Amino acid sequence: MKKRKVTIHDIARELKVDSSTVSRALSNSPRVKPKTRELVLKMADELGYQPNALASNLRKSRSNTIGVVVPRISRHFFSSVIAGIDEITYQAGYNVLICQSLDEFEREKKLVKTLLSNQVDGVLMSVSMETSDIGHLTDLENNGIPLVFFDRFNDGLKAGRVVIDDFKAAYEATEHLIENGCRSIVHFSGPQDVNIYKDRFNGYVSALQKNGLEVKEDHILTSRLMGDDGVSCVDQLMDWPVLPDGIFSANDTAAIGAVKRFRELGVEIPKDVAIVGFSNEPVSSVLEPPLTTIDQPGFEMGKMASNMLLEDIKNPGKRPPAQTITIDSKLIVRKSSIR
Amino acid sequence: MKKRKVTIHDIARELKVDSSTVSRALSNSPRVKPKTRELVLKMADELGYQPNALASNLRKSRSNTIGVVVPRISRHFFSSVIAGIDEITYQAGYNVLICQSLDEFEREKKLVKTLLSNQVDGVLMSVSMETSDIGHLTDLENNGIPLVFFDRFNDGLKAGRVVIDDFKAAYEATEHLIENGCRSIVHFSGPQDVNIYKDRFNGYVSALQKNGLEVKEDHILTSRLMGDDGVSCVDQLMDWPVLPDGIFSANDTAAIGAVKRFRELGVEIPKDVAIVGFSNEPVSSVLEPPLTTIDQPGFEMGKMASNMLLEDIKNPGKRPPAQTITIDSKLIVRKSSIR
DNA sequence: CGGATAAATACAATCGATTGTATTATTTTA
DNA sequence: TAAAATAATACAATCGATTGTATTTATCCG
Repeated sequence: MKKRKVTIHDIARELKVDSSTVSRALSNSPRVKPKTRELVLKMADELGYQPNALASNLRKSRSNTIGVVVPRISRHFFSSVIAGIDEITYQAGYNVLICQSLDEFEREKKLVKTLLSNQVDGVLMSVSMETSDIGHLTDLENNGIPLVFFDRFNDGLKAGRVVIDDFKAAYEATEHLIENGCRSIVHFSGPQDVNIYKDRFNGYVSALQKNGLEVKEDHILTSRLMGDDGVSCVDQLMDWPVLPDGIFSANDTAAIGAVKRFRELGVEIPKDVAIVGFSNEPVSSVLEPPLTTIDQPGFEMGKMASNMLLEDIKNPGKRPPAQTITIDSKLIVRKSSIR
Repeated sequence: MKKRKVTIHDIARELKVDSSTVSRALSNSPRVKPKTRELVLKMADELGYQPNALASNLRKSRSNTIGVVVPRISRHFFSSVIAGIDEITYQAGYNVLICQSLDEFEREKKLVKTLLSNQVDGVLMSVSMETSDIGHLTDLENNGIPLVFFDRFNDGLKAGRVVIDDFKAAYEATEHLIENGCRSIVHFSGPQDVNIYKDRFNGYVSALQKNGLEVKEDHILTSRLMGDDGVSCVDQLMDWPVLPDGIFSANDTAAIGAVKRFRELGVEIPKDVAIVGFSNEPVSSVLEPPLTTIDQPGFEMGKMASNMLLEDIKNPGKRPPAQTITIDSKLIVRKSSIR
């Protein structure tokens, strides 16, 4: 049942030609005459030949593979980015090695090592929440492997970036709450090592200041922004003598957790507390009440990041001074914040 | 900036030993003395050596990589399966090549070819909606590459399977509608080539029959079950002289589309029409009204399928008569079906 | 028809690591 | 201390495809 693998040598032997001729025939080189090519193709088919990409890649010292590192595959935003990446890279004939860091630094480090070892032609990545040291990333650079960040990046590296303007988006979100009468606005924030959370934080602060509102230390609740974090943040708030009247959460996941918790506790949204999230996860639109949030076009971002990376791969070495593409995001106003 | 890649030969030259010794030192072979190993390790570190997995894999003729084919990465069920797969395979030291067929047969065929060519050690897959011919899958078999299906499989192949009991789940879902007073139950069905949709259909039929209800041809609406399909199915129903009083959809996506559409049209759920979906996508729990559905434990399925595959990889050839693992699924009753 | 050019193919090295076998160095033991 | 046994290392083939160079074969033209 399991025949030994068929190689170009088998085809060559069968046809009494050299394996180099077979190789060239298979790759449509003009150096073999059409008739020979035909014979080779036929024989290849007959023997059930499957090219061995490993051998080919080794020789050509490229893997035709792109590494993708995301915090979590099952987060909708990331899986849409991956879909976008797939769209582009598939057409370009690349394979995609997908890894998740689970937002753990050690894991991310190991993953990058593996990608390097697998000779990926380029890497697309959104850094983990714990990433502050970037030795593993300069490793990529040193080996001449192009890197493009999407969404979460790390300063200190001159790699390409595809992002949204987190500051602006956060500013708008916060201002939207203010316009809706909120005066005591809490911010659910994430690790400040991660650019996006710092930017969102800054946008929040800036919006308050521009509108003459005080920025209060205790109104910033920092966590990893999982659903449970949203819940426990709400529980914290319930201990306050007076509830805040608005919440700007740095992601939807925590915001959704919060909404559910508030609902359980009988707090009315948006009447008692108005809430705005970030990312426009699919759940947010069907939540009751529907969640106001920032739309982050994951699919688009994935496509653009891939295009940028492929460009970098095509022009090795002479990479232009690290581009940053900023994609438009927009505030999606839904009921959770209107009053 | 970009130094040539460091190989074991560089280390060997530096240390004036043979590359074979270096290789053995790096892989902890007892054939090199501890002191030499130490020297090698130190030198490897100094030179910034990165093993070339391509070369190693070629020589060992295995890739340490597992191929995963799903219809759509961004579908939550599948991304959770992938997360489960990742959990197991990561620990076992495997890489994962993830591909999406987009439910297109041609694409699936090409993907499998690529996986073969990349010498993957095994394949995990959920077949596309269009897959009825299975030549590409027997190719895998012929090359001795283990295959394990999850969720959607194809009879006609003696590969492992990790599934839920779709018949039983559908039976329960339908019976649940009947218990809630539905007498005219429509079924949103998918392509009948795909086992799961056939089974769900059969479960629906069986439940009707066991309960003395007539199975009506025109109550079966077959589509690809995307959100839009749910919408257009509803539009079809609106032309009926009398609306049905229950809908059992073979997936959540279509059910959710239907709920939204009904809401737009002012049809009350569950009062006018009770609805049950399938899969327990995250959106279903926050939908208004929350959707009754079948919970399909994707993460678990991913883990089990991986374990089964790794087992197959470990015992090449002597694969036991294709196992089928059936995971428990359960009906999650929510408001969309209670009356 | 014979030499020149072009076309087609063969030869051989290579990518980087692995591994069976041969050789050298070290230790044991009689 | 010399022979035997063992440890440590070196040699060389190999995985399968690619590619620069050399060689053979076919074509052209005066």
